[in-house]
Amino acid sequence: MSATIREVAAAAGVSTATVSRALRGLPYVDEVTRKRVVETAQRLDYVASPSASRLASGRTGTIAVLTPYVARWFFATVISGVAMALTEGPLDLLLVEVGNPDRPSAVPLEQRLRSRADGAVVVALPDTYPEISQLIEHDFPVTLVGSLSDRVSSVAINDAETGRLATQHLINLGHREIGLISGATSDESFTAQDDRTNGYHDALTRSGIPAHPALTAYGAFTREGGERAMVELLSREIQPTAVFCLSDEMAFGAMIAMRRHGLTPGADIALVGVDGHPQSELANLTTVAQPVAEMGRLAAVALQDRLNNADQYGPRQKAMSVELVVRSSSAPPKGS
Amino acid sequence: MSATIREVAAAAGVSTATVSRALRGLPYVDEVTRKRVVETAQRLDYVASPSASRLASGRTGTIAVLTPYVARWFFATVISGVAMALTEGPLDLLLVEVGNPDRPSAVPLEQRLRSRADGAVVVALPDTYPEISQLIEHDFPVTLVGSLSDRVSSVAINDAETGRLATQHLINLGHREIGLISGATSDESFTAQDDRTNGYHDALTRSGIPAHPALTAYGAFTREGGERAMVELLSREIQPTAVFCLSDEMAFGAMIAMRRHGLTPGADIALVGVDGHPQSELANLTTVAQPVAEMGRLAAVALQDRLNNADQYGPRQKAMSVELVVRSSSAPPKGS
DNA sequence: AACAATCTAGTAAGCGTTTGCATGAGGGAG
DNA sequence: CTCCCTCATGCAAACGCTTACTAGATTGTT
Repeated sequence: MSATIREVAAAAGVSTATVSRALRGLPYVDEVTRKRVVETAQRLDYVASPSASRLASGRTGTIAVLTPYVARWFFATVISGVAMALTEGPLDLLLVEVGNPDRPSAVPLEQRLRSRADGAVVVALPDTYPEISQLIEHDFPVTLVGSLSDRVSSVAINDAETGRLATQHLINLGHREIGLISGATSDESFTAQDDRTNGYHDALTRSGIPAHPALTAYGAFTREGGERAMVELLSREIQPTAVFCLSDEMAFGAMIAMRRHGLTPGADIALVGVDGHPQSELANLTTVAQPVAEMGRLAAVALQDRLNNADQYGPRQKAMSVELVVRSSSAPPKGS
Repeated sequence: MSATIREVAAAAGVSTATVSRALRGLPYVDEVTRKRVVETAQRLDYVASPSASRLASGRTGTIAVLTPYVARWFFATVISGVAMALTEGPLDLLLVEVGNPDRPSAVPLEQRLRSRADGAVVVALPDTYPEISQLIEHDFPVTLVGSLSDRVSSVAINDAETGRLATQHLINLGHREIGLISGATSDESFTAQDDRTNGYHDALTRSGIPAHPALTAYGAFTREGGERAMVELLSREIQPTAVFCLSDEMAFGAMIAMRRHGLTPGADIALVGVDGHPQSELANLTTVAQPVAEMGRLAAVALQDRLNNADQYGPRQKAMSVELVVRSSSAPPKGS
C-alpha cells in the first residue's frame, strides 16, 4: 500500500517515536528534526493509518451525528452545520440513523458507537430518549441540538416561546379560533412538539381564549402529515380561522390540503409555521425562523470543547433567538 | 472499558481465534462451540474493537459518501438512499464534503480516504472531476450517482433525454421562445448541467426552432441562482414565453423573481424544472422527476457488490427512467 | 483396515501506531 | 566544576484484533 511510519523513520534517520511526535506537533522535537521528518513524510506520501493510531491511542478522531432522518430539511441542515464545524479540524463525521421508527436497528446504539466515535451530536432527540439517555449515563460525550438538557451541552430555540410567538401573532391579527397542527399524539421522542404546543396554549390562555380540543389535529412531522391533519381539521364541526403548524413542512402540507378545498392561505385561513424553511418564501408562509445550520455548528463546537476538556463550566445550554417572518399566509380573519 | 476478545475466549474456554471465527460466522466452527461463544460474548457485552479489527484485517467496514453539499435536497436525499442501503449490513457511513468550491480542503481527498473507507459513493461529481479521477486511477472502489461513467459503476438519469423531454413538452404546448436557466457557465464539475443543456438544444433543433443565446441565463444551481438568472432573463430584449430550469430549486427561484415582477408561472411564462423536488407540488411546478433516493441506494448496493467482487461483469451503468410531471406552471403561451 | 479428505481448534505472528520509560546532551545555578 | 533541570530522542511494550499455519479428531473411501 503506502508508506509506514517505519519507512519514514528510516528515511529521515530517526525513530518511529520521533516521527509520530514530529508529525503530530508534540513538544520535545527539535525544529530542525521536525522539519526533516515532515518533508520526508511528504516525499513518501505518508499518512498515518487511522486504524493503527486509533488502536494505539484509544481515540477515534471521529464524531458521530445521531439523527432520525437525513433527508428532511431540518436534519440535513443541522448535519451540514456540523460538517462545517469539522472542516477546520481533522475529525471524521460518522452518520448514524437513530430513532427513525420506520427503520429500527437491531444493534443497540451504544454498541454501534463504541470505539467508533469519540462523541456525538444528537439531532432533535431529547436526553430522555432511551438510547440517548443510556449514552449519557455511560459518560459518552454528547451534545444536543433541537432540545435543551441540563445533563449535557445543548443548543436549541425556546420552543415554548416559539409557540407563543406564532400564536400571539395570530391573536394579534384578530383570530380567536386558532387551530393547531401537530405531529403524532404526544410523541415523547420530540420534545419540541410538546413545548411548542404548550406555548400555543399559553398564548391562548393569556389572551383569555379557551383552547378547543377540536381545533387540534395530529399528523406526522412531515408534509403529508400536515396535509392529513388539515384535511382532518376541515372536516371538523368547528372551523379555525387560523392554524399554527408546528413545522414549515407540515404547513406546506396544510397549504396543499387547503388548495384542494379551494381555500387560500391567508385569505381564508391564516397559517404560521416554524423553521424558516427555504421554501417558505416562495410559499408565502409566515414562519418562526430558527438558525438551523448555525445550531448544528455550535453543537459540534460544544462537543469538541467537551472532548478537549475545554468545557470547564459543565454543560451549557444555548438558546438561540428566533425571528417571526411575516408573509401573506397570515392575515386578519375574513370578517374584519 | 469493555470486554476484550481474550476475556471472551477465556470465559468460553476457547482460543481468541475461535471467538473471532465464531462471532463472524466463519466456517470451521462447531455449532455448539459457536453458540457458547456467542452467548458468552453477549453476556460480557463484548463488541469487537473496530480499530483493532481494521488494523488486523485491512478492511475498514466503512463506505464514504463524497458530496459537494449535504443540505441541498438532491444531495441529502441521495445520502439518505445510501444510508438506507447500509442499514442492512454492518457498514459505517463516513460523510465527506468534496468539490464544494466554497470550502476547499487542504488535505488531498485520496489521503482523507486512505485507510478510512473501503469505497465511496460519489454524488453528482463526474469521473472526470480531478480528485475523483485520481481515486479511480488509484483503484479505490467508487460508484457514481448523478453522472454516468464507463470506468466505474454508476447510476443516473439520461440528462440529455431529460432536457429534451422538458423542452419538447414546452414546444408541444406551442412555445417557440424557450429560455434556459442554467448553473454557472460551463461548470465541468457537473456534467448533468451540460447534458441537460444539450437536450434542450437538441429538442429545439429537431423542431426547427433556432436557439437564441439571449434566452439563456446562468446562475448557480440554487434557488438564489435561479432567481438571479430569471431577473437577468426578464431584463433582456427578447422575452421567453417559457423557461426550462435545469433544476427545481432554480425554478423556485425563477418563480420568486417572476412574482416580484408581477408575473405568474404558467400564465405569463411557462416553467419546467428537473428533480421532482417535494416542494414542486405545492409550487405547482411542472418537473421531470427522478428517483433520487433510489439512485443513492442503488449506487451503494453497486459499491458493495464491487467490494464483494460480485461485480463480475465490470462497471455497470444504470440509467433510471424519469417522469414528466405536468402541473400548472407549464401552460400554452399567452396568445394561443 | 489403512489412507485421504474434511472438520475443528489452537498457536503465534503480525497489523502500524502511540507512549511510558530510559538515556544522553546541554546549560544555568551554586 | 558539580548538580539538577530541561530538551531531544530512542527503545520497546502495548493496543485488540485477524489469519496463516499446524495438528489432532472425524468421517468417508476403496
